[in-house]
Amino acid sequence: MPRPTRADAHRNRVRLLAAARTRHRAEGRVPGLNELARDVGMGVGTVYRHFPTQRALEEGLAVEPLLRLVAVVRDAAAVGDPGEAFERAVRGSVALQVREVGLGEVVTAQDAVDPDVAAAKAELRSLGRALLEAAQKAEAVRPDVEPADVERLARGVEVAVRLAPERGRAAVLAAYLEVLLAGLRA
Amino acid sequence: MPRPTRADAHRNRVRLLAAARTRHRAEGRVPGLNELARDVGMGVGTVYRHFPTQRALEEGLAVEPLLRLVAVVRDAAAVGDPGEAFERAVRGSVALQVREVGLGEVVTAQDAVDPDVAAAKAELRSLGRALLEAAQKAEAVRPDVEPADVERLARGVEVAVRLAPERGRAAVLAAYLEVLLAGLRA
Amino acid sequence: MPRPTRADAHRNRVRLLAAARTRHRAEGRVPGLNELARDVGMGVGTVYRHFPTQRALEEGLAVEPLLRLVAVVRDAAAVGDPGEAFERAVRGSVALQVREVGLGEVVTAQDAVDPDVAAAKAELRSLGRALLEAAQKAEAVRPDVEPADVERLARGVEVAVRLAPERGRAAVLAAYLEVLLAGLRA
Amino acid sequence: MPRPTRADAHRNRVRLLAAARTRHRAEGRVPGLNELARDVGMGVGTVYRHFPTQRALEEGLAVEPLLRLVAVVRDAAAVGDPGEAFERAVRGSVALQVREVGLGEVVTAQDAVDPDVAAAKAELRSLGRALLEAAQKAEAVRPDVEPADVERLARGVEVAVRLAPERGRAAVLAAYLEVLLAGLRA
DNA sequence: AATGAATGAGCCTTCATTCAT
DNA sequence: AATGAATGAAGGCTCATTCAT
Repeated sequence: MPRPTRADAHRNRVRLLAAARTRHRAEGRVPGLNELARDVGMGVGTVYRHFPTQRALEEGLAVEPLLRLVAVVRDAAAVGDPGEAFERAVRGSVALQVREVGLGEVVTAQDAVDPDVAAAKAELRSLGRALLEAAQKAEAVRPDVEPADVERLARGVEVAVRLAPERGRAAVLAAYLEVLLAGLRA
Repeated sequence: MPRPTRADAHRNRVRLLAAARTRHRAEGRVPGLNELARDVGMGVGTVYRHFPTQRALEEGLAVEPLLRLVAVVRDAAAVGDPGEAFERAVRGSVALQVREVGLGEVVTAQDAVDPDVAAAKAELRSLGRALLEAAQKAEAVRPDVEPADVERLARGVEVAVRLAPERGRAAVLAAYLEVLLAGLRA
Repeated sequence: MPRPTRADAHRNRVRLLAAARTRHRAEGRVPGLNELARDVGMGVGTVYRHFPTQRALEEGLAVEPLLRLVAVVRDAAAVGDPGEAFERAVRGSVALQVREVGLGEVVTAQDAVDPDVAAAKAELRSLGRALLEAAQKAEAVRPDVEPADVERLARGVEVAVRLAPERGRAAVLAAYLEVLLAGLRA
Repeated sequence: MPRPTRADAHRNRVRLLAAARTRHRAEGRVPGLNELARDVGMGVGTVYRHFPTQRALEEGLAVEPLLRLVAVVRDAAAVGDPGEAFERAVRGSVALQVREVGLGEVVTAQDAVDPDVAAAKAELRSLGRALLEAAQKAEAVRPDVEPADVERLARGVEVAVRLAPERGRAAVLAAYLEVLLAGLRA
């Protein structure tokens, strides 16, 4: 009788996420749980134990990029100049969102099932709000925008960049960020 | 365009488009052809005769809004001041795209099956290019953006607006357009 | 008002059969009546007027080859030696059946809707019976086979030949006919 | 072969094959997978798990008769006289093919998806070739026929027998086999 | 008589999820 | 806990045939 330990379960979760990430990157869609089970060589039932629903898997996939997003924004917050800090956060966020398929969706989604996701989003919001308010107080950013607006506009830019052909997206990203940031300045 | 010769066939086409539009608005996705048949109470075959594929239906839905979009841009082109004309076109386009679900997608899609759609898109592009170039020549718009960029950014703003709660979208739209146009100015 | 004459109708029938024959040869299956209508550029209704059912079309297609089959057998009957005449008829029939997809099926089918087909089959049977009986009387063919047996065995050989790769079927046909005729000899 | 590990799954497979066999016998065609599901009262998905394609079902149906066919030929091979052995194999094969609808088709098909089917066919071919060569060396069979020819002619006879009315097929089978074997003798 | 729009049964297949083993 | 068989709704599509125009 193989008595599975916590470690086992955790390793399984990691393997599942890795496999799902691979497919996600490759095919642009979160794989079905059956598909994933076949990929990893586990029974469907096992996969469903880890991710009881498609949504759970999607959020599971987003946790790690989301943590990186938090880190990016926190790093930006360390910059002295408020305007500079704000812009750095926006740039970093959009860049990451463009790179990580699905991240933007999770960020702008209303609710989160996964508590890790919910926590990360909460922190993200609080950091974002602080950055924005500081930048506005320093008259670096228009006073009439709210944190939610920045989130949405960032997502919009992400979408715009994604419409460009894969080759040369870096330049496109830079250009569109310029437009966005110019538009946001006081 | 009333391509079908028979009156009843044309009436059916109209009914189908109406039903599809309703669902599209309500659920944000173009209904399946079987679904549509059920909604309207027609045989599946009939629906497939009118729209042989999902794609055909999508474009069928887009024809009319697309024509309105062309009209909006053409009207804008009548304005004397090039910068003003450009801005008016962008405002009108995004507003329409926000109102008409799916329009933005068709506009930014690479190819079109339906010849009416293809023709409208061609005209749209030509008008758009002219407006942009004139505005750039008048130094009203940054010289480094291309027509495709404006298309993508417009779509991005559309997406951003859609993320806002339905109530109060008008204000949001105005605000985000301000950001976009400010960002685009020379 | 175009007042269609008998001649028109006949020409239509001929066009339909020609188109159907082409597809039949090319794809190995009798085309659907809608398909056929599209090919020929007629309305489905018109096609259905000529061939009220799939079956009718199949028989329509068979009429001409069937007449050629009758001719083949009649020519064979002109040969003086009864054994030789019989063998010649069998060879000719199977060869034609191999060449004309669907012919064998019509020959061995029990009933015929089309009166032309029925008439041709009746004549074929009568000719075949005479040839067989003469050959048996001349002790050139085993006495225990009946006309229906020859029909069925001929069809069997047709099927056997068809199983061989298209290239080199002529040799295969000759060889299998040799086996059949040797097996039928007294 | 009972590949499925679970008892109930195996039972389902057996039920499916039984139902499919019944329909196949009765209607001369392998039923569609949905049809089959309806017949047996299972969900479509279950049927598709067992037989992912029409083809898989066809081969699944053929496995058992094919094994019996191998047995028949192997038994024939035990006979001392090579000519006698060959004839016995042919008689047994055609008789079985006439009884088991679809068997002949699988035997003459080029490829096989199911490994069991492929294996059985390989053995069948090797046994058949040996029998034929021995009979030819003993001058009991014409030297110019190849194994593939025997396969095809056997199928042809099967078809010929099937054209006779069900009643009295035994006698017809015997007669046509006589013709075939007489035709194959040196 | 010609036309072609309409019909709808029915096949194929996928997939998220449940549950017996 | 793990497994994978079973489920069945649902969507995609074809096609023989009927019937209004």
